[in-house]
Amino acid sequence: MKKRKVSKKEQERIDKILQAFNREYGLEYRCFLNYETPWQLLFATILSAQCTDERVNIVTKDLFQKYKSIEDFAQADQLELERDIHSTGFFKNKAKNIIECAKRLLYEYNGEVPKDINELVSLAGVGRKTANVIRGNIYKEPSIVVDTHVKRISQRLGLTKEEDPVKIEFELMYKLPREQWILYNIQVITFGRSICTARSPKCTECFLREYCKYYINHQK
DNA sequence: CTCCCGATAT
DNA sequence: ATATCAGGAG
Repeated sequence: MKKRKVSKKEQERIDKILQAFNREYGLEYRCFLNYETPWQLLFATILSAQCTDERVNIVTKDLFQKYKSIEDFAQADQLELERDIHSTGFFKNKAKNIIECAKRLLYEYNGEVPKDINELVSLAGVGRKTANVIRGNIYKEPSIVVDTHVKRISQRLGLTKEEDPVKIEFELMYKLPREQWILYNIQVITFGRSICTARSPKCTECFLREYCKYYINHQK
């Protein structure tokens, strides 16, 4: 990312956007994936790659009834686990990763989900997005989760021009106040599912249109 | 860069 | 038919 300082005018625009998000969606933290324990959130998040959280929640409801512990996943038959998570897509990779991940949690982390970003990312099937979901939800560590919604909407709003999710993550950390990081993520996903959708965003009914670069550039 | 991949909306 | 979904790895 560019180290250039954010102009005062741009900083005011960003503040307006954040205020509008807070006004519209409130300050409440919530998780889009259902879970009871940290390791359940970890596996649910691995399953959520390129899959709706609604679908993941349907699958994990039965999955966590059947596999009640990390040990159950570590000892799981891979083909059977593939069938159990089939509808989330990428089921071969995900089943393999979850089993390998479960083993490492047991053998290297004493059955605990690590907090450190580098340790999290070293786990099978865990990238920065999954790692930051864990850090934000389990450890309340300020973190920005760059998923498909955060990427698309940050670009449309004009908060970044980058394509690389890691660059976007660092640019947003630089531009947004630390106490808003987790909230921004929650609000943007809510926003992205209802108004600022990937296909044909509902700009005419959008509460951010006066601050949005995308809206301005798509006005005739 | 490519591959992994089913379910749903458009 | 095609785009999209709380991406990650080789």
